[in-house]
Amino acid sequence: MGRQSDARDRILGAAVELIYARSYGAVGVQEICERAGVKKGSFYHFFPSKRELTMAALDALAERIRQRILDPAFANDLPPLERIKRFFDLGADIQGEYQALTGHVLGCPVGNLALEISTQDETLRKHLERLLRGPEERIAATLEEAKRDGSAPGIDPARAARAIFAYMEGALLMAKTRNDAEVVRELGRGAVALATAATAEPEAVEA
Amino acid sequence: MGRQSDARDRILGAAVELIYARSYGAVGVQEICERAGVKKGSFYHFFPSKRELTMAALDALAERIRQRILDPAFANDLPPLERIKRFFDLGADIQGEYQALTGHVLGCPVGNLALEISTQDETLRKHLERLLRGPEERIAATLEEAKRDGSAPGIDPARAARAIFAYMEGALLMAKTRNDAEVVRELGRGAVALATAATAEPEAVEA
DNA sequence: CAAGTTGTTGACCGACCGGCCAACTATTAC
DNA sequence: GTAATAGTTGGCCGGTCGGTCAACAACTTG
Repeated sequence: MGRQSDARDRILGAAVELIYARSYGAVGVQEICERAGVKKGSFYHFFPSKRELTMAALDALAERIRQRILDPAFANDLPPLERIKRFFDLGADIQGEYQALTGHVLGCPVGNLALEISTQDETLRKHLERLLRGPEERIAATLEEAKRDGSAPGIDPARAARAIFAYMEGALLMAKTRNDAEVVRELGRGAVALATAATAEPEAVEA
Repeated sequence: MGRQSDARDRILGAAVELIYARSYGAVGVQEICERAGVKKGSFYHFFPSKRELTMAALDALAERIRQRILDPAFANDLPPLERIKRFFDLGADIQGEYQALTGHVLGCPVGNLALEISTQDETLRKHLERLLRGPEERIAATLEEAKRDGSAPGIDPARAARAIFAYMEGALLMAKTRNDAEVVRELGRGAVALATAATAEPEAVEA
């Protein structure tokens, strides 16, 4: 029907949705094909394996996250530190949408897969690790801006960004487990403090 | 051979190890039986289903976590706030052990399963949610002690405990994805600040 | 001893798993 | 036109999935 590789995109889309909503192990190639309206033989024309499909789906996912969360959250229409808060609020909003649509808070698609397959497939693990660096760098850049403009004086932007992003992933994990998107918003209230206080290169306490 | 339900324990143990090292979906009943030295028919004498087995395994796991991490970390031989730091250091140590043994950082067994099956099985999700409350309450009790002795004056113990534990789960997720246990230790440096600064019931900033 | 209970075994079930392939049909290039 | 290329199809592969069952062994209880 469609003239170009319309089918490939549908397969990718179906994979993203299904794996995100359930898990890697709980979704079969067959089901992906059914949702994409494609026969299984056709699947293997576009992707050599389920693993490769997952890799491609992950990339599509990362792009979607960038557009739907990262770009809006870290736009410079707000002071740097307030963008951090917006990052969590946006996360809560989107998780809330999924909750309303599917009945479940789905959490972070990258984090979900990371916990499921990091020990099983080193190639995928590396891929996941790389994908998780994107948001982290976004946060780091924001914190550098905050350091420059004086709103977060003694901060170590790279370290603080790691802390904030880990905190975000933890918040998403808790929200998914509780099936309550608002957990992300509430926990987000501590995020800025984590950034500014936590990693202000101190020699304060030792041992 | 053994006189009492020796087999049941071996099945449970095998399930804990295998599922923790891989994932729920990636481990079959058959493999669990093989590792336990038991035939599959015997498995279903003790457990009605893989799901029920997982539930029991989870309980065994929670008990092990209490003994190996919670009890040592939150023992009162240290001032309350320093126990929080010890919680993260201990987490890093144990993840390091698994790394050395298996080649992989395995993360939190409860968190792993929570992300994998929260959307697929409501009964298991509730169970997981309940298990995650244990550590949280431990942290909350510690923070209340800190509040009483004046080392964390304006704190909201319950809220701060939620934040710290989410942060811990996030740290374990990052460590597993990076396959580097020391991530937990490094991120732990921010944990106390998250507790004391983040949730000190403020009316400071708004909007 | 006999009866009942608890545990163990191996064979078996239908369904599905990821993946493969030869044949066929479009589309494009010459 | 023809030839090559890209895409599609249905059927098939061996293997594994979670789960069942009847027969049997062992130990406990009278």
